[in-house]
Amino acid sequence: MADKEISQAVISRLPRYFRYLGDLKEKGVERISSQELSDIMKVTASQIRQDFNNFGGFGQQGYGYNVGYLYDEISKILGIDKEHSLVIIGAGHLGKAIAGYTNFTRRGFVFKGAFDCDPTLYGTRIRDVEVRPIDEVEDFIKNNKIEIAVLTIPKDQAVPMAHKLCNCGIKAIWNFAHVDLEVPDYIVVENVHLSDSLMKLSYNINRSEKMFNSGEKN
Amino acid sequence: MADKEISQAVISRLPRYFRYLGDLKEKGVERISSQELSDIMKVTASQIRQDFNNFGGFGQQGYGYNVGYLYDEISKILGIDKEHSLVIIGAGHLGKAIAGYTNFTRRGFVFKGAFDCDPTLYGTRIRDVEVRPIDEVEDFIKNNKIEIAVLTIPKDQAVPMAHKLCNCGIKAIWNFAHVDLEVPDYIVVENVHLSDSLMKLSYNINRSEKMFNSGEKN
DNA sequence: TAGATTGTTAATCGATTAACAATC
DNA sequence: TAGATTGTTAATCGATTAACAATC
Repeated sequence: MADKEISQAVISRLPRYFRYLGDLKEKGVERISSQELSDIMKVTASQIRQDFNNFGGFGQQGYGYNVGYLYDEISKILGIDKEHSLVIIGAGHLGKAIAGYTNFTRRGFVFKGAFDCDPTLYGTRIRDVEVRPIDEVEDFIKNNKIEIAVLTIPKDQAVPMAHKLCNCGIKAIWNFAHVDLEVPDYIVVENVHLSDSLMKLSYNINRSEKMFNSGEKN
Repeated sequence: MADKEISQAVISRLPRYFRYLGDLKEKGVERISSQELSDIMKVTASQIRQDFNNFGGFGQQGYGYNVGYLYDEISKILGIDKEHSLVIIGAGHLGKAIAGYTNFTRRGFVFKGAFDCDPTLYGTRIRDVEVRPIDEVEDFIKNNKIEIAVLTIPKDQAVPMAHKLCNCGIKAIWNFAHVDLEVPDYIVVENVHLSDSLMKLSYNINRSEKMFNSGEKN
């Protein structure tokens, strides 16, 4: 019954919808039309309806969308209605920042292990989780059926580590190292390349300066 | 002489080109054709040529592209041939991680100030930079002509802070808070929404499982 | 010169927006 | 029922890919 493949452009927008719907829910809003949501989120109503319809109709003609229901449906689509176990590889500041981010826990991402290659960190704790030697990571993942590995190690260590991870049943790598990882098809890689983001910001500073100096071109 | 506006899709790809060209340069590679780069980067040669031609021809027929020259030109386009001063607002783990990231320094992003609302942090140091009370941030930015503010504070503090920042001559906000900021046109906002990234990863785990269980659909 | 490879135009593909019939 | 608003088809827009003439 071939679910048509949904484009990553659509998927990338779902977390933002989810965030706004969560806010609305908290404010006690029960129903919302695509037009109202369009006004708040600054995207077209058409796009909103198209996006939701990729997954079947969540709305009702003449009524709009039920906020709570839509919120729940999106959480199912994103798979955050279930728990996901994760380990953090690299217990530096970035690793600690992510481990400590309670919002992830709230969304069902359960922090189960931390690993580093610095012996002075062994046995120290990040939120009740003990930091272990990095060469224990494979066994730990196998034994604890870990789904997600968060890579917060330098790029030169990231490549061989990704390679190792492929053989212990991991489902996904959340990669913060500034390098593209090569892994088999069935392993998901989600990259967070902070330096890329910062360079884009830098470009847009230039662009903005040009625009607003030369008499507001656009 | 209206430089045509270049799409953000193109801009988003520049840092990746830049990274690969840097690697090639380090390896001592002097010239490369769009086809060779295509093989390494897994994007079409056609896209590579189109992307570069948005900025005028960097290559030469029959020869290809000079790696060093192309590298320099992209760094100019991205504006990372110049220094950019930045302050970090929120001296938690994430703020520290970013402050400590030496690669940014290498690219000309100079870390000049850190701010937090936790008094126990005042006077402590992050890479030679003293953590100051958060209400000094506006004066500091004005007096030191800071270009970029990195927001690593919780979402409820981020919105009023962004508002304050608009009035002290900041050029850009690198926003790590999980909220959309409203600022005037001329201020650049670059968002890093980590939770969005993690949700996308979660979706793709689901997707991948479906694909590889139901007989490799795609 | 001949071969290689760019710069650039044209063709295709996909994503976004507009429009409207279906329906609550 | 009449009004509102979705679901969905059609039109538009933009981005990617293919093709090839220009040129080193």
